[in-house]
Amino acid sequence: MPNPTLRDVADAAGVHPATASRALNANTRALVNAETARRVLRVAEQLGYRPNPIARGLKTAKSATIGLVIPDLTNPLFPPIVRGVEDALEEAGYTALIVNTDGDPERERTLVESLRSRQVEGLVIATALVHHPLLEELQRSDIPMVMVNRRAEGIEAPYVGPDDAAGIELAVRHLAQLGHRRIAHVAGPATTSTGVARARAFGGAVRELGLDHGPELMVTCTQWTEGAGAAGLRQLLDGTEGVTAVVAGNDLIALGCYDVCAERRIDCPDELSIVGFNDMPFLDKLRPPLTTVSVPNTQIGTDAARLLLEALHGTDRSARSVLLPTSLVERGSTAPPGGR
Amino acid sequence: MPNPTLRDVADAAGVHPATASRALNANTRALVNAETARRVLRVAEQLGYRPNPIARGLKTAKSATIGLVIPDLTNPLFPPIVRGVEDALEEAGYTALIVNTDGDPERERTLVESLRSRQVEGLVIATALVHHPLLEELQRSDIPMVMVNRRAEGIEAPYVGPDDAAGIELAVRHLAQLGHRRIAHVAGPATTSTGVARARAFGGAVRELGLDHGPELMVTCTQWTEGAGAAGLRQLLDGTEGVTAVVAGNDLIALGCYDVCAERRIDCPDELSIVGFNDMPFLDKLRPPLTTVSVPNTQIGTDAARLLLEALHGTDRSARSVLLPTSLVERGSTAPPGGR
DNA sequence: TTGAAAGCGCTAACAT
DNA sequence: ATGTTAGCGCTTTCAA
Repeated sequence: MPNPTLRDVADAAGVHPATASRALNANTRALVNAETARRVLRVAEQLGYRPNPIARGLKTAKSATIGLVIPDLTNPLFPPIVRGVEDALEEAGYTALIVNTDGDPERERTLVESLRSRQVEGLVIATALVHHPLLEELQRSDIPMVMVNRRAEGIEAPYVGPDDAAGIELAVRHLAQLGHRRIAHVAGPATTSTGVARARAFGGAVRELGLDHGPELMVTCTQWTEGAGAAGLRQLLDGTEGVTAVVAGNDLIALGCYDVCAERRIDCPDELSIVGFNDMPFLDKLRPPLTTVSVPNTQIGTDAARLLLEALHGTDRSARSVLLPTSLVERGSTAPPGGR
Repeated sequence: MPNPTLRDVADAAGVHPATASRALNANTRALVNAETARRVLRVAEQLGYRPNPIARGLKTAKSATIGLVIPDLTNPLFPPIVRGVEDALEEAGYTALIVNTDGDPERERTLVESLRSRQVEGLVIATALVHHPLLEELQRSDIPMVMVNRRAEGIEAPYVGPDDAAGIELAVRHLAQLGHRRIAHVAGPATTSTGVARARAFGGAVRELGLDHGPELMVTCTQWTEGAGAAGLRQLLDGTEGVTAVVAGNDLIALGCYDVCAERRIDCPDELSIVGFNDMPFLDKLRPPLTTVSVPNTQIGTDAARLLLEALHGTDRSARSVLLPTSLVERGSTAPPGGR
């Protein structure tokens, strides 16, 4: 017998399929004679029976899957989040269907469509933009969702991400303590909540600490990429003088800043200190090792998945959103200004 | 109407569900009056009908999903492979269920079990070990599978991976050309086919080129990790003299070698040249930028997925295995011996 | 060309 | 405590 069905088990145990179903299902097992239950379980074991979740799903209108929508799995920021989501789902017997949007709204729409047709019960969204029509539609359609890493405006869904403001403040304080007075920010795109939040936090921090500030000390990148980061820093350095440190919107942007240092023969950290954000892998192997703000990415994933599962099961006891604590990892890319 | 069913469409179009089904399905559409078909399609469109693959799967015993078994998604080697798999599957309307085994055979068994219960039609395996009992069982159970990146002995399933031998030869030749005569190999685990294949290719290449060779010039790491790579190189350097270059089993092991250089104040590349394997992201930002063998990982994924789909659809016209070409990326971690 | 009927494997009322 | 019945949404014989 290739794949024994519930019927096969029931027949072999000499009971009705419904009884077998009850015996096999942990939360209905009480309804059936303990002796019978044992027998069914034993037979199932012997036959190597495994329930077919597809059939169950058809009946119960539950698929035990959720959709995980990320921009690009090859961006090192996301695998840990995916791991976290998967780990939390696994405990609950759920599975994630992962899709890559490549940041393309069209593609995102199609992929979410296909997820929904696969009857996912909920969505974990890592692609949120500040203004996000698709998410608004999804909200109206009442599918449970949770946003990770970034959020969209006007969406009620819970959000799990780093405490951007606290992280940036950590970075700025660190630089200020080293003696920097003229610190710039190479910000992520204003279309993303993290870009906006970090830029705002930066502005607040430099002002509060009485450091130099002004629009010439901030540029906004068009993307969260190395290339965009490099372009951003070039533009910034061309527009002002005396900058001794830069807080990058994230590690990828920081990497772009490294490229600019190389091409302009600026010594990092002696002439320019650089701080990243996210602490993606292998940053300690860079030249110089990158000082960055560490974010508990795996935990972002697990928390998001748990929040979603709670929403699915109606135990809506959870906070709307979770901001996870960040910490500063001091490495070699920051030093007192002028290499003193 | 929350989710219109086939019945809803049929009713609205004034036909029997069976007819609607035929009209909606591209390969049975010919069976139905062109006019009727058009009408059904239009109504379906209007209602926003999307077929329920779960129900379809129950009937056809096909889930349009495959399982993708990888050791750990946070290892940068795998995301590109996953991307490749997903991209190829998407075209065919298939979806991948991804699981992380953490290299634990128990866990792998459980996870594959759960994949099978979810009715995956086939498996892409990235966790193969030279001796792999689970794969032998799976082979007996006749589920279609394809191995990527590594292979298992005695398994007939197709394999898609880098041309390890050619890649290693590229690395060794490059070092020989720079003038190195005493080159060592810090190999990956002998439990993996890549570890074995690369080690054997290394031995062959140094002999063929008339370079120093012998057991003291090779160590085998217990894992494909930075830590294991560092341990390996330490052991090697403690056991022999005069080594001026090392070929690492992969980039992670090469990173471990970097650590040893740092702790023993060995200058790379002046005192020791290092070559990696895989060309994972951001290697060009290392200190020094790592010379490595580049592998088309995304293509490994797409090829594997295509092979699997062909197996599923019985178009078994494909070669059993595919070895993808590698190329050498020369960066800063290799130089003539003695820094000349 | 279309409709009728059955059934994929499972669960949930309902009946006993 | 167990069996009966019905049906989730779809496809696929078979018959008309």
